[in-house]
Amino acid sequence: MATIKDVAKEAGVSVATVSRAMNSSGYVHEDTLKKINRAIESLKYKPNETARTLYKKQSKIIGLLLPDISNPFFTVVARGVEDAALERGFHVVIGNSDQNRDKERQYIDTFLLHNCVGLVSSALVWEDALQYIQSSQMLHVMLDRIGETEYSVEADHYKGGVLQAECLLNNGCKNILVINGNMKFSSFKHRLEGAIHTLEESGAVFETLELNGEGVGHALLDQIRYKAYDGIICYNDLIAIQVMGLLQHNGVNVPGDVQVVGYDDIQISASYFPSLTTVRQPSYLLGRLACEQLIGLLNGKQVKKEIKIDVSLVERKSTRSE
Amino acid sequence: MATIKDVAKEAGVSVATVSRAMNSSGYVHEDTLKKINRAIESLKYKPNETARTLYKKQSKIIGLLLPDISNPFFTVVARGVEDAALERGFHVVIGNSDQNRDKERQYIDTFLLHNCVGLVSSALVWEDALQYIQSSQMLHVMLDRIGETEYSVEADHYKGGVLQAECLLNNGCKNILVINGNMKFSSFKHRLEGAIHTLEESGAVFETLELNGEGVGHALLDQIRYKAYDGIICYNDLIAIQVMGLLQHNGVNVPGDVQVVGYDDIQISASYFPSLTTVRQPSYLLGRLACEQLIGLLNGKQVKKEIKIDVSLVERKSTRSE
DNA sequence: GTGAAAGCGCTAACAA
DNA sequence: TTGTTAGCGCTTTCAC
Repeated sequence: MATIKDVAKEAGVSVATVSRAMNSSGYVHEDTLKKINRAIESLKYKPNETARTLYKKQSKIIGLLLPDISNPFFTVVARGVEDAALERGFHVVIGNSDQNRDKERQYIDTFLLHNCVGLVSSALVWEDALQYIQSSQMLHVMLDRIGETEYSVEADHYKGGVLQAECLLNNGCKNILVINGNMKFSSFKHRLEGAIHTLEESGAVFETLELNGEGVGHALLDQIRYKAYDGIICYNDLIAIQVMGLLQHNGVNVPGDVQVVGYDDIQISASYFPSLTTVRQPSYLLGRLACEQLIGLLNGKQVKKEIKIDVSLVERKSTRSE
Repeated sequence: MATIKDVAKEAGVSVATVSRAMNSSGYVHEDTLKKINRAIESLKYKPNETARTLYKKQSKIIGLLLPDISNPFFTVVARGVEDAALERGFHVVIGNSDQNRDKERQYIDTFLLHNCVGLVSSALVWEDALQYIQSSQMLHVMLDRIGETEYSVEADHYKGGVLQAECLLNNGCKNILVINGNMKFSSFKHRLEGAIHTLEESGAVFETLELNGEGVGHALLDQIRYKAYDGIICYNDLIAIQVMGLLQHNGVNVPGDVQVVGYDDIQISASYFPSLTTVRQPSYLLGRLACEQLIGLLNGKQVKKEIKIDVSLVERKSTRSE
């Protein structure tokens, strides 16, 4: 690959001038500029990002730390981040923590060592992560989590939980199971709080069950049958679909016997049969906004510290709307 | 962050010695080594990857170019690549081409500019991509595609297609629709060939329909009804699930009226109701092997040029096994 | 307007 | 066994 030296030689100028021309920093005569551009074209020159990064101590890379890339929700978020970044000349490196402290730490280190400009993170599990990140010069935007000191973008999870509960309540459920995720994450915590608060106010009978990402097993089926729940609130669509599958495979009709409501509105939720009633989070937008916030920060723009996004109920066929 | 200079000063040696100690290249006295290690510890020093990369003209980054990260099949492949890379001290940058020439090209350039050591790619759509990559010094392993000149790892798609066809044939289908993907990709092409060959030999009635990733619409439903197909072969599970959903939402029973067979065995296929009969590709392994092949190549090891992986039929409830 | 030169943090000859 | 030094490709003072 051609270097800046080659371009300088080809154009008959010094490397400094080429650099100035490329970055439009400082004066460059129009004619010189033309010569340089011609040289760049003919040599198919592209500046070496590594060298740039070394000097500037700042790459054009944004780190994205996600708990589970195989969850379609995060895939879409990642797309949002990526698109926003690419439009502005940045690149995204995705790190997948699997909700594992060490992996998480390892990725943060990787981002640091590669002089990433910034980090967009979701669902950090490592307790000292925030402190660690703050002690570096890396900018940070959190997705889906409020941090007192951090910039963040998140959906209104409390409202989401309320919507889930109201939906089942309005459709006549009297005995509800709330399956909730890892309470370490404020997103799950808030949706649970929203649901519980609504349920309690209504006087309905309900129970909660914390699932820590281990998936849905037969024990759950037995419990559902034994307790005769007529409605199930799930903390995300992936779980909701697993639950529906489990019920259907065992002769329980959805929504006839049990109504199910999910959270996220991932793509498959609409094509599943019965199609899943769920709370839609604008996942793509979430990613986009987080990335834009980060880049705004980078450019010294005044950006909102906490961005909150609305969620909405999408009623489909896994509940019996009347 | 501390630099090698700080460590050298702290340990009372020169930077060269520190470098030698870290890379275990050249002689370092045991006592010196201890001093250096102590200094590294106390300063929490981590070598700057950018500087290393600039000098070596080779980073520890492996580029992974995928056509669609939101397809769970590729998500799992990516995991395989990532795990294999991380184990060996490499990092993975995922690029998502959306089957778009420009995006693809842009990603290849990005990888090049960041001095990636190698590239694992799947389903390249840009015609000149291969040539472009070969003209760089970047190593390349292809997933899911045979290239005469390239290293590759791929599943036995022809056999997969045969398996799909045999499955429907054995279950009594007489009038089959084969939905196939973009014929530019040898993986789709081979599975189609396998299916067609088997179907032709059997004397069954069948038709093909090429879907170029645009998803499944109502036109398809009309056609299925009009033609009265009793079996549908899909080129991947995502499409199969969409097709099943479309049928079910319109009162067509699967597998009662129409049997459906997919390809990939993504996670959701097992929990869908009815659970999807499909051809299992060992996606995680695929990614892992490709990455290991690449790193082997990098280390100058003798590696197999083309690795072919077996596929198998997973019979579930979207077909009527007798 | 332009060029010479220093330096980003690291590695690898080469001397000592 | 260790240190000195040049240089990876780029950006940025600072002279001219």
